[in-house]
Amino acid sequence: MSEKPRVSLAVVKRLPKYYRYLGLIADKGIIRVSSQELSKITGLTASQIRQDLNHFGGFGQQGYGYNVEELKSEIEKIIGIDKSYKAIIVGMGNIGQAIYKYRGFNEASGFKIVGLFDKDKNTIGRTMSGIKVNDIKNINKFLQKEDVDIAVVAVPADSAQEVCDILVEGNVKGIWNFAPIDLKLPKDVVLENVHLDESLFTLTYYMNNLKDYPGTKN
Amino acid sequence: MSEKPRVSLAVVKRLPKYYRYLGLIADKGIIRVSSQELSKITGLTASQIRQDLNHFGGFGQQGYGYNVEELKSEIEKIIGIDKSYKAIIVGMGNIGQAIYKYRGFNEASGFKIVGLFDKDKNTIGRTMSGIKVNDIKNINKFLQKEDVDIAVVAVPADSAQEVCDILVEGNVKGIWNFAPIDLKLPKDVVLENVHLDESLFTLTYYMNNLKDYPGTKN
DNA sequence: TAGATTGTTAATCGATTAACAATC
DNA sequence: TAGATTGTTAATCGATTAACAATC
Repeated sequence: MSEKPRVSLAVVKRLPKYYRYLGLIADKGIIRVSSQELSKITGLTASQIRQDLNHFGGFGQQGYGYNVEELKSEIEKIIGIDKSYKAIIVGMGNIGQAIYKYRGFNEASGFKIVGLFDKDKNTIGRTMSGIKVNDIKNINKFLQKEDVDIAVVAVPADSAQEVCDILVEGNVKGIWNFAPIDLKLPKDVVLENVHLDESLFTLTYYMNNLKDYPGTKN
Repeated sequence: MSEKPRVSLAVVKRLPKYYRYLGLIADKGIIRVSSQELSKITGLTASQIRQDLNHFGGFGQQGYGYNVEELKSEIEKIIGIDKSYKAIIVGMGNIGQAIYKYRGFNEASGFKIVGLFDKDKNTIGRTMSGIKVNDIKNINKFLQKEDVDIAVVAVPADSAQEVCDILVEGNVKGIWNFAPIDLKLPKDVVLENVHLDESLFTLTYYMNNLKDYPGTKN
């Protein structure tokens, strides 16, 4: 009855990095890679890389290393990029529009954008690359008809919580939040924040406190 | 001759959060706040809050707590938001444009955007809210005339390093990078990454591995 | 003064690194 | 077989939490 310890946030945040580098070396036609070689290109320690990967299974082989394609495909599955996701974007301001056009967030990458929503009368009804922007008031009805996995929240901070409550009600499973606020969500709805303000302030902090700057450990 | 230990990344990443909440409670007209009250609204422990703040000085008072305005203004100085910064944006695609229009990154917030650059012939020469988009080839010359503190890098991954080398040469002090790549910079040029791909993959990981999801600890 | 709450030290917890036996 | 490199345990390091004396 012993339960596995949960995989820590630190490990999870490194997975996309592994995936990115494996893509790069796969593109070079490289077949095998050792933790030591991965260490050199990623800047992480070989020990940490082996430790991380072993949370998910023994993908390597003693004396050989890891098969690049195989490891890449395993990580793909672990991250869940092998699946496809239906998404909507709420708030079609600067950020919302940028995410809509963002290359990493389209059907080719497994994310199908099925709805766009905004509050502004001038934006509602406009067609953006084939999708008509819907009134934010209709999200509710929309979610009853359509099974949406992910909602991008790109509305102002003061309406973000309200929007999320509706999204949760509509059975959205993950929220990619760009509003500068800490949202309250039930624990089975996954939240991932992109807090641009915090990122920018981290930059200015280190510009003013170079002595604390750890180099690129972040 | 004992040197202070550097302030850890974990602490630095929490400072903007303190600043944000202090702004909110200051707006409510609240005068004083205890670490316990801050704990309740931020979700961090009171112990951690006191520990964090004491890296920078004893801003509180026993039996009283912290003066909201004073603490806010101290953190402002620590983060460096009291200063003003000259910035350029390199790459005027979706992300570059969104950042240009982003409310948190304009003169009112202390960031003066003095130049926009792109590689694309159709974009160069266009005027965006008063600034003409310049050819990326001219960054070099531009930086010789103008003292730029921060450069936003929003070009494709495969040209990001090349662009950064020019920025470093031109004495830029901080780089806010949106390209999905780990840049190599001298250690006195501060790098802050916004890796949207990694953020999105963290979201899908937890959607597929709810058992590991720590709630909103990130 | 009595109560409240900080600043700070000590204890705990968790993540990273080192080491090495297992094994391809 | 000999060499290489993993998987995994143990040691170290660092960050968080608990506790409490200092003090407003």
